Amino acid sequence: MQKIGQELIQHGIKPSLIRIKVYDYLKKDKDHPDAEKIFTALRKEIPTLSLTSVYNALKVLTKNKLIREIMIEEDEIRYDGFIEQHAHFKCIKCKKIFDVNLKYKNYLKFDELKKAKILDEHIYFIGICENCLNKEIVEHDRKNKR
Amino acid sequence: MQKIGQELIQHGIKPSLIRIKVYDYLKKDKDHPDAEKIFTALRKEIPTLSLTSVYNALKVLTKNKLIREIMIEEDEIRYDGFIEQHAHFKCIKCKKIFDVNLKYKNYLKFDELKKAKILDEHIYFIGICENCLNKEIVEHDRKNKR
DNA sequence: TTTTACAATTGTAATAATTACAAAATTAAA
DNA sequence: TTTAATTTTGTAATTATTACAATTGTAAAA
Ligand SMILES: [Mn+2]
Ligand SMILES: [Mn+2]
Ligand SMILES: [Zn+2]
Ligand SMILES: [Zn+2]
Repeated sequence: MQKIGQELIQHGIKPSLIRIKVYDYLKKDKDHPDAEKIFTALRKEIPTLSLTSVYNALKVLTKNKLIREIMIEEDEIRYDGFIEQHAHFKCIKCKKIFDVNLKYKNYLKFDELKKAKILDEHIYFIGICENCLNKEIVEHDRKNKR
Repeated sequence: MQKIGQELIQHGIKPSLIRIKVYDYLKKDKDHPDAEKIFTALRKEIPTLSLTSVYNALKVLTKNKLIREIMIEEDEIRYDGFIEQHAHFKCIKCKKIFDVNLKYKNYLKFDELKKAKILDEHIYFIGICENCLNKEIVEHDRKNKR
């Protein structure tokens, strides 16, 4: 908690309670939550919290590169408390976003971009996760009477 | 034109005029336009065209994998008439989206995703393109009286 | 040709996540 | 304490996309 405050300061962010709590929450919730989920969770601790404040905190944290916005489907921004380079997989059934380790990071250098300034990089997959695939099989079997 | 109709049929799409025109437009405009841009361009040929029809056509073409949606910034969907695997670079200054060739496609296989069904894959970079970088330098020099 | 059915197109209204903005509260400085 | 600056809140605005019902177009059936 104290540590998180320090981290914010080091990144040039004034460590207000809300900012600390939002960042702390993102470090704990590995599901890449959206603003609403963070808001709902933190409101239990901070009953006066507003959704706008969550958005404000997320914007500041993003701008100062403590967290990352993840845009996969167009109707929502998800947030990631971990900025180390990695990819994502989003399941269209359960909407979960999973981390995917990037083995060969060096292969993501492109001659075509040599003269451009790259600020951000995103790799993601969309599909159906193992768990939801299994559910589909069960459901299919049930319909066909075993 | 006739050819495009055939292509739609092969993908199970009834080749209406609007669908053909939208697809044809996407094959020609390499800037990854949004629905509005397509609409504005095609309205010159088809004065009765509605924006909804453009969206409808884009949805059908996307579902049947003739085109691709590109979501990079959360406030817009851009469309790509080319579905061969490739990456993108979006310039935050001029908003252009450039194609980036993927050299080592085989490195994008992940053990963690072996049991999942992957339907789609996206790689993109965000930054400032060469052209806009040069403009910035010129602007900077001008301010400092060269 | 006329009728009927179906699909495509249109126009308008609804949706909903995010942002804008101004007022209130909090914190820091003088 | 007084003042200024920043953060938080509540509400309203924004805006790209979607929903939906009415209209139009098409193509087969009678
Ligand atoms: Mn992640
Ligand atoms: Mn492309
Ligand atoms: Zn799933
Ligand atoms: Zn540019």
